[in-house]
Amino acid sequence: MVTIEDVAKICGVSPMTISRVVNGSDLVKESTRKKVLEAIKETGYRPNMIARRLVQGNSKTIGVLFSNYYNQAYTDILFSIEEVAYKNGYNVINANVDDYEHAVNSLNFFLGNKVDGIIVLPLEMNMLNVIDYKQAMAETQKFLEYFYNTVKEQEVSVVTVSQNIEDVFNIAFNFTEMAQKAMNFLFVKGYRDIAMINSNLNDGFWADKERVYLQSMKEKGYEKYICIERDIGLMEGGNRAMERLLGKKIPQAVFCANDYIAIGALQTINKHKLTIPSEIAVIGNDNVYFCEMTAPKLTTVSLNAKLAGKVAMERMLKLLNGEKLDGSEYVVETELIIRESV
Amino acid sequence: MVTIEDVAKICGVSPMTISRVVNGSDLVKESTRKKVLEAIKETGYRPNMIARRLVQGNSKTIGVLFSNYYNQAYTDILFSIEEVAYKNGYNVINANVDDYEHAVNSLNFFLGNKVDGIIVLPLEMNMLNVIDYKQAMAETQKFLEYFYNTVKEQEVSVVTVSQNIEDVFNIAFNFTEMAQKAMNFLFVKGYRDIAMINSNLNDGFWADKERVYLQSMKEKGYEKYICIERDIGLMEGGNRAMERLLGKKIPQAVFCANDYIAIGALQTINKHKLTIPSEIAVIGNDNVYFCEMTAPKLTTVSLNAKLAGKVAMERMLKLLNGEKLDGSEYVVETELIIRESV
DNA sequence: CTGAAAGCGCTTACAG
DNA sequence: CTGAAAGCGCTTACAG
Repeated sequence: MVTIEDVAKICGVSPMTISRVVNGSDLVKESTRKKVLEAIKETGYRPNMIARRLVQGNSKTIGVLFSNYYNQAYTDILFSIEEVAYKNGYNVINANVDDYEHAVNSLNFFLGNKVDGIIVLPLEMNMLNVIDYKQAMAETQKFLEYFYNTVKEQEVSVVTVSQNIEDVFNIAFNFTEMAQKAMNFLFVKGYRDIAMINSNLNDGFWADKERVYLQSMKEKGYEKYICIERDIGLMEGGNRAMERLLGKKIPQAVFCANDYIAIGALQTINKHKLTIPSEIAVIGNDNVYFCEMTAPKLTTVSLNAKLAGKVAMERMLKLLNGEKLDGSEYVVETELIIRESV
Repeated sequence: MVTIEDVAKICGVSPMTISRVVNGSDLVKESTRKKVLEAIKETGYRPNMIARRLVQGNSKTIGVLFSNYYNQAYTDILFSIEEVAYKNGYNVINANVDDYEHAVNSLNFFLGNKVDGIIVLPLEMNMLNVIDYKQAMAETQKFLEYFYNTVKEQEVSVVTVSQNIEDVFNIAFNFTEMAQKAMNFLFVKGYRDIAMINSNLNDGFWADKERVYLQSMKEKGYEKYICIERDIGLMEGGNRAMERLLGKKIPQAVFCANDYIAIGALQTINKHKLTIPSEIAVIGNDNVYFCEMTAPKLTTVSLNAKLAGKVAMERMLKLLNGEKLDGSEYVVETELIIRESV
C-alpha cells in the first residue's frame, strides 16, 4: 500500500506537506503542490481514512439500523437519509437486522467503528417468519433496551424514526391523521356503508386507526354500518378478511389499515368479479410502491417515509453540529394519494 | 471515550493484558481475566476498531455497490450477501449509487476505509429518471472503467454480479435459460399463438430473450404467430404495449421480458375484462415480490437473485482466503415459478 | 511556505 | 502468565 511517507520521499518533502496538499490547504507553494499532485496520481496513493479517523476522532459516517428490505417505507427512509447525508459530506453505513443477536452485532460494529451518529428505523425482528408478531415485538423491545443501555455511555448522537427510546429525538408518523384522511375522503365521496379491515393485533397504530374509524363513523351517524374484519396485516390477511366480509355483505367502501391488506382485498374483490370502485371502493394506508401496480391502482394515504428520512438526517446533522433540538418529536405530515380504487 | 489504557490503569496491569482478554487469549491468569472483564463492563469500554484496523491492516468488512432499492433482485442479492458475510464474521457496508459522482465517492469511501473486498452489483445510473436509458448505460460504463483503473492498483478483492470487468470473477444470470423456460412452459400448456412484449432497447439480455422467443417459435413451426411489441421495460411500457397488442389481436399467451412489463400487461388485460389465463395467458421473467400481489398472481421464471448473492459472497470469502477461483464466471440456475397467470 | 515531534488506540514481536 | 517497545498512517500544534 502506498502511504503518505512514500509520496513524501518521492517528492523530497515531509509527510506534512503531502497532508496539506491532500487536505486542500493553501499553505503550499504552487510548484510543490503540482509535484505532489503528480506523485499522488502516479502512485495511486489514497489517504488511509482509518488512520485519519484515529487521530481526528470523528468518522464522518453515520450508521442506520433497520429491518426488512421489502418494506418500501424503510427503503424510502434509507434512501432519503443517504441523500441528505451525501450532500453534507457524510457517508452512511446501514445494517439490516432481523434478530436480536444480529442487531447487537451491528450496533457493536457501528460503535466499534466510531460512527458519529446512529439512526434507528422501525425494527421488526424475525419478521420474515411472521408467525408470532408479539414475540417479534418483544425481541425488538429487548434490543431497544440493550441499545439504550449501551449507547447512553458512548459518544454518539441518536435519532429514531417511529421508535420510542428515552431521551432520544423521534421522527413520528401520523397514523391517526392517515386514518382520518382516508375516512374523510370516503365521506366526501358520499360513502356511508364503510367497512374496515384491520390487523388482528389490536395495539399500537392499528388500534389508533380503528379508533379513528369508529369515531368518525359515529360522528357521521353511520353507526349501523360499522363492520370490522381482522386478520394478519399482510396481503393474505386482506384476502381472507375480504372473503369473510363479502360473505356478510357488500359494503360501499372498505378502509384497509394498510396497503398490503388493501392489495389482498382488491384481489378478492376482483375474484368475485365486482367492479371497483363503482360496486365497492377500497382505500389503503402507507402508499407503498405496489399501489401503482394493482388493478385498479390503489388510492391511499402516504405516511411520507421519504420526508421522515430527510428530517431524521437533518436532525442528526444538527446534533452532530452541537445544536440542541426543539422538543422530543417531529410528526410527519401525511398526504392523500388519489388513484383509481375510490 | 474509554481506552484500553484506562482499563489497564484501573486493573493495575498493562494494556497488553487487556488486549489479551478482549481477544480471548488464554495466556491470562483466571483471576486477572475476571478483574479485567469486570472493569470492562463497568467502564463500558469497547475496543476501537479503527485503531485495531490500522495496525492489523484488514477490516473484516466488505463493500457492496448497487443501485436502486426498488429493484427487488438487488435487495435480494444484498440480503443474501449480508447473510453469508455475517455468518463468516464479516460486516458489509453497502452504497446505493445512482450517478457517476456518487459512485466514485462511494468507491473512495470503501477504499479509504480499507474494505477487504468489493462486490459490484448491476449498476443503473440515473435510473430514477429513466428518461434516457442509453445515457444511463453509458454513465455506468464510464464508472466501470474508473472502477477498473482505480481498483487494479489497490489491494482489494473484487467480485461482480451480472457485470463484466476485466479479470474479475462474475456471477452471471442466465437470461437465455429464463426465456427458454418461459417459452417451454407455454408450449407444454399447449399455446401456439404466443406474442412477446420486450423492451425497446434491443441489446444485452433483452436481445437474448428475443432471440430465444424467435428461435423457439420457429422450431415449433409457429412462425406465423410471431408478434413482438416493444416499449420501455417497466409497468407503463407493459400497459401501452399490451394495449397496442390487443388492438391487433388477442393471442393465446404473452411472454413478457420481465415482470414489470408483465404486471403492466396484466392491468391492461384486466381493464379489457378478458379472463386470465383462459382467454389470454401471461408469463413474466425475474420473479419479483409483486408477482404474488397481482390479480391473478403472475407465473414467471426466477432469476434466483438470492442464490447469486450467496455465491458472490462465498467466492469473495475464497478470494479473501487467498484461494484462486475456477474460471471467470458462475452461471446461476433459474427456476420456473408457477402461479395463476398461465 | 515547510518540517520535527508527539500522539490517536490499538497489536505484533519479543523478552522475561 | 505479563509487559516494554515499536509501529500502523495519519494529523495537531508548534516552531521556524
